[in-house]
Amino acid sequence: MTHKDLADLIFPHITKTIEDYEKMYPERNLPEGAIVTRFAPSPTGFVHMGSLLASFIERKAAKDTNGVFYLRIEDTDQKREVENGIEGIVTDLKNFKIDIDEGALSRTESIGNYGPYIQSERKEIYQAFIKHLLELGLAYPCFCTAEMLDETREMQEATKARIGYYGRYAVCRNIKLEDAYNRIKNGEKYIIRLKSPGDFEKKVVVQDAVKGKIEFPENDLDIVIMKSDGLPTYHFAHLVDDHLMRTTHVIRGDEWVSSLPIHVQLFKMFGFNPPKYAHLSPIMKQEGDTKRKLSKRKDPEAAMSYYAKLGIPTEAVHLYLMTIANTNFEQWYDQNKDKSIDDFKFDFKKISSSGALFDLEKLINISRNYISYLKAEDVYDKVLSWAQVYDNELSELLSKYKEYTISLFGIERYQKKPRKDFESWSTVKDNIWYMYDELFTNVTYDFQKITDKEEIKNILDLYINKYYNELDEKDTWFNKIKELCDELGYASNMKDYKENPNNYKGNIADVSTVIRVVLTSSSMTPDLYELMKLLGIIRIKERINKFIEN
RNA sequence: GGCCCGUUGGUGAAGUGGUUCAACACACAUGCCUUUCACGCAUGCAUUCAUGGGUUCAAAUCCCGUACGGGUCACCA
Repeated sequence: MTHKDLADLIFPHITKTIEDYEKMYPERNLPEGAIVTRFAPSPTGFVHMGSLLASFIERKAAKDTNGVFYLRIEDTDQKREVENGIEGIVTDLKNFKIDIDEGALSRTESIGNYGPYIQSERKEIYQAFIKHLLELGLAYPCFCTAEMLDETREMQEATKARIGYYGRYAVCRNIKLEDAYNRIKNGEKYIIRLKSPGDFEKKVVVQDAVKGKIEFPENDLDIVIMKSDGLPTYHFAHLVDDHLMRTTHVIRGDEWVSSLPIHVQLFKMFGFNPPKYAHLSPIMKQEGDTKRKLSKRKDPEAAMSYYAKLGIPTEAVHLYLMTIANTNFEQWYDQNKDKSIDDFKFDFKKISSSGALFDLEKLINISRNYISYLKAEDVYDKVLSWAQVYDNELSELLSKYKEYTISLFGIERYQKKPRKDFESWSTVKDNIWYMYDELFTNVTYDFQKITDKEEIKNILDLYINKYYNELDEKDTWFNKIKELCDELGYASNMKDYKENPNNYKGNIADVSTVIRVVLTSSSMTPDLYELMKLLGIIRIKERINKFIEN
């Protein structure tokens, strides 16, 4: 009885060797310094913010170096998989314009020569690698039941021993070859464990691109490498896939840091070079006076659908995540507003090693700025597509009054520092509703300073009948308001008013507010002159009459 | 509990032994400008880098302890 006999019993159908796979997936022919990264999610639901951050970094690092970025679906835990999990991931990436060079496009389609890119379809490959280990006696079948494992763990806890399957607790490690052979032959259930050559007393040093040098005890746990369903565990799949797919940089959440001793051990056992690792700190959330990891389960803001609903542009989320990803990005962007993010040079050294606190306010600020620099047509398109999903009424109005709305969005937009009325698509309506007669019903007026209705009527009457002319240029238009003020005893010049407020009934700001409020019901609007031009004389008169008759 | 990581203002952070007044951005506050809002401009906002020790002529920057926070110890990834 040899190790090979056992390996053949367990994997009779596996005929390819690891050398065969080595040939099938040769080293990539890429320029010097090219980085190969991957986004490797489990299809267990939506892509959350932390994963999105990672995939932006992965995409960016590969692009900057003319490398490759690919998508690999890690579906080795079939219990957790959700319906349309893969499609969800693919569309999330698409929405954020994270293009993949290789990988899964759907359950059935993919691009690239290093596939399959869905782990459940790589079963034979993993098994070939496991068989190799078995043949060398570096892995063994384990027949321990969950109950037995629980017992030893309890015992370890009680005796304050280190927890895990190692040393004298690794009971199946010492089962005789023929016993194992016979038990399997008899149909007993088993899994495969690594026969760890590690020594807990010795140290391994790993260089992490984010965390720097980390020193651990060697791994001496006989970890599970193949589950009873024949699929590998994460650790083993990571080894096989990232080696065969020739990944140069593994960028992932820092919950993986503590598995590093296992991973480097695995690579070493096969004589492969491990990839470079970059472990990202989680995005945190403030809760009371403590911070905790932003949670997919508990925090709605972890999901991208949350921002989609708020109407925060995906580009703004991207920008925000980049400020977290590279600490010098924000300054660079501020100085290079005209450039694309592609021109920014990503640097692993500039990744913060402690977890950033998620700041919605900052995201909104970025969003507000981003929207302010968009063209009116783009704002229109984006608001429309948001409204088509979330606000029917708005969507209909936008479609009906396309040119009118675009002109509205253009007010005070094309200047060095544009207006910043819109923080997101969902707040657009609140800022423009009064420009549509359909919504301008049952309005309330708050005239602020001038409250006497007769006086207000007087101002409006005089303004519309004597002064306002649709054809006036802006200067003329404004001068006429000044004349109106002079005629009625309001200060047309703010300086004069401030020097002698008692000489006047009020000032030009108060009078302007009356006109503004009667037309829009709001005291906060973009440039009134532009607004009036858009409304047109008929509508202006209608609105004034509507107030007067009220 | 074991192992690993982190800790600079309300927030993101720059800064790794000696010129940085501890940049910059967001938020906040005040003032100016302005027909409103927004924009813009100006000013203010950590004498101090979690904390206690040590090394050094010199530390936010190096070392040790403490506290706090995070991660991980599955046939989950």
